[in-house]
Amino acid sequence: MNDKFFKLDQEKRDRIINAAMQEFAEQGYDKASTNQIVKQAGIGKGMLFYYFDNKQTLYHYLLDYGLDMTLDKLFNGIDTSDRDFIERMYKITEQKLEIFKQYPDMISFIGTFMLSDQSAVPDRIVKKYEELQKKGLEKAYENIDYSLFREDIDVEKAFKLIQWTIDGYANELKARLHNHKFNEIDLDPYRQEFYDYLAILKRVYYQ
Amino acid sequence: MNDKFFKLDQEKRDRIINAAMQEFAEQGYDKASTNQIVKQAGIGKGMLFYYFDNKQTLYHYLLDYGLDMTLDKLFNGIDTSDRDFIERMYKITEQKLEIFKQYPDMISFIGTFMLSDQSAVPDRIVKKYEELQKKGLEKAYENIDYSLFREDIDVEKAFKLIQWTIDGYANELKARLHNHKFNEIDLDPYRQEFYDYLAILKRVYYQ
DNA sequence: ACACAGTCGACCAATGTGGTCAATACTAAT
DNA sequence: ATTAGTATTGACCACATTGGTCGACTGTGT
Repeated sequence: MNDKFFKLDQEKRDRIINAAMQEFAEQGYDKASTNQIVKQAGIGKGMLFYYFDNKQTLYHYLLDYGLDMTLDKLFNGIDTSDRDFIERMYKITEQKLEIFKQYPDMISFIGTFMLSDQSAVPDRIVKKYEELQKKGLEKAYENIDYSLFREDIDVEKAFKLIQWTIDGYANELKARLHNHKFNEIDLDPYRQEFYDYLAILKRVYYQ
Repeated sequence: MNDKFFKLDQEKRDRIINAAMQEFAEQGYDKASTNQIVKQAGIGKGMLFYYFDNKQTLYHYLLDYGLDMTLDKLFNGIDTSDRDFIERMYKITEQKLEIFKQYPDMISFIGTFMLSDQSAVPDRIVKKYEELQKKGLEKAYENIDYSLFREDIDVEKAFKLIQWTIDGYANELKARLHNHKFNEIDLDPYRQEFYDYLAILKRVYYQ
């Protein structure tokens, strides 16, 4: 890991980060190709190994960076004073979108890491990941007003149902916009559509 | 494609089919490795190319077989006389489970094909796939009793919400059982859990 | 003119690829 | 026991790709 990497202008740095995260997210660590990364990032092969000692160093850097960013932007940006669960989920989704704008593959990169074998990464990173999980649970469920929900359903189960629903919408949207360049899209109509769905969720799960 | 393949005992044939479907589903056509397939299937390299002319023939055979099977087992097994949408979804899920028992990766194999570039496969297969889509829509939405739903929500949107929810449950279950051998699992508790969730969905979306 | 950081991509040994085929193991009939 | 024929294997092939190196080149500031 070479300090010179931090001295790059952000545009180039992000291009490298995004290319690498996309490759690792899609292929997993072993099958990810550094050739593909440099091609996608538009840099020479030499530069990648000038900035990073080797493939593993790059991977660990991306994990560190991604976990930090998720912790900061995703969860520290959530205030737990609003006790409405669905609003809480809405805000988390909005924060994910913010991250997505700058690093389109970070969420899925971290996501695939969560499912992967973590025995091969340094303790430091595993620790950071566990901290993230803990914080995530806190931010998602802490100080939620149970009395908003209908009394004839199990609220814990409703949490799950609502989260699955929102994830489902996110997945569909991702598939629908798969071919488009992200910055060419006006997101407001989708934000509206999303909020319409949330309104239904409130109507059916709340009393 | 060699007729000898059909003369194999079903256990061995299914082992090959499953190994290949898993590899193609996980890696995509290009990156899928025939070495990995024969290793997973427990056969010698030569046999694969004795049964199938080449990698592409194998892939096309799996598509044909998978699409046929999905069409038959998944959709032809659904009767549209029960007009309850959630029950309909339950039955489709049960059918998926049946397929999963024999071919654990068929659903995701077909699923990744749906998202992939289909320009490189024969017309015959694309046709079959389009027929499957058409049939799927029919079987899922035909003759549904709209009056079961609450009057204060858009029923079409409710369809989507319910489907996302069920997919979310299926995904979670898949992740939860990822390490287990499928035939060692008693599925009844999960079936019960699933039905509990569906009961909530009925309570909140129906009137 | 010089120094020097930044950048590239041809190149390397090693590994993996789809596919072949001579050599076996197995089966059944004589 | 011999034969014929089929089922099966894995070493092997030419070729592509891998992670990583390094000498050559560019651009900038002095």
